[in-house]
Amino acid sequence: MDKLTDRTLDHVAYRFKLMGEPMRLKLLSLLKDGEMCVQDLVRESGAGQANVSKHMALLTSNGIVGRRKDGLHVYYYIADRTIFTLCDIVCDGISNNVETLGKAFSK
Amino acid sequence: MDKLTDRTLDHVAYRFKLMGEPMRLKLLSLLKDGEMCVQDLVRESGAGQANVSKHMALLTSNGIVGRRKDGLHVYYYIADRTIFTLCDIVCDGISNNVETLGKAFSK
DNA sequence: GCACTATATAACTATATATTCATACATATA
DNA sequence: TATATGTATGAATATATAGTTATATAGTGC
Repeated sequence: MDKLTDRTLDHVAYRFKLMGEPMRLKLLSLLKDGEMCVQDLVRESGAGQANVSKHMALLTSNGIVGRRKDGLHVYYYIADRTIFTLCDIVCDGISNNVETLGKAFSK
Repeated sequence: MDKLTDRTLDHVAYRFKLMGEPMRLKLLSLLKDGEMCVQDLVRESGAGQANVSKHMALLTSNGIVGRRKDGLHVYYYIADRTIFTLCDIVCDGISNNVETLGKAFSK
């Protein structure tokens, strides 16, 4: 991350923004183990059908997921698995934070 | 990222959201090589003073940056450098995307 | 004390967007 | 063709928040 232009910063920020909505992150995590169709995602996520469709459209247009049509169903799948690397790093960070806080409290 | 609870997803999403604003990302990148005080950040970022203060307050309360007072000045510094790892991963992804697009167009 | 500087904050505005509802579109089947 | 199902989309609403302005707070030096 050296000498980033504002334009690049915008791109990076936008990618983070895409990951920064709990429902989108939930949908992505549901797809981690394999593709799912919209109604599956609706059932598992608790979101409305229209909402799921919109989130998936956004994720698709940004190359994070891919889509495959099969008859009436549309199956979505993770197209960019680096998102899970990002999540892992953040999760580790949060765990460390919790540990640090724990130690602070037990002083 | 296995069996994440909604609560954990919320935390992770919130962290991404914090990184998902271009101005915040710019402020963080300015701090990469060392601490800076608010007026330095104002000058280098082009943001207003109040806006910088608010962004830094948010980043501080979430453990991403730390602050040190010295007289009238408040110096901010990166407290969690994993954010740069995240940025690097996203940047690489974007570069790959650009390359992929380039190849697609040159077909 | 007063004036000056640096930072923080409160109130406000403007904007972006997540969600929902209704409906359109696409596809399968009788 | 008619009907039902799965998905996408437009319109409308509600909410969150980035940015600004004005002001408050805190520290410095006279």
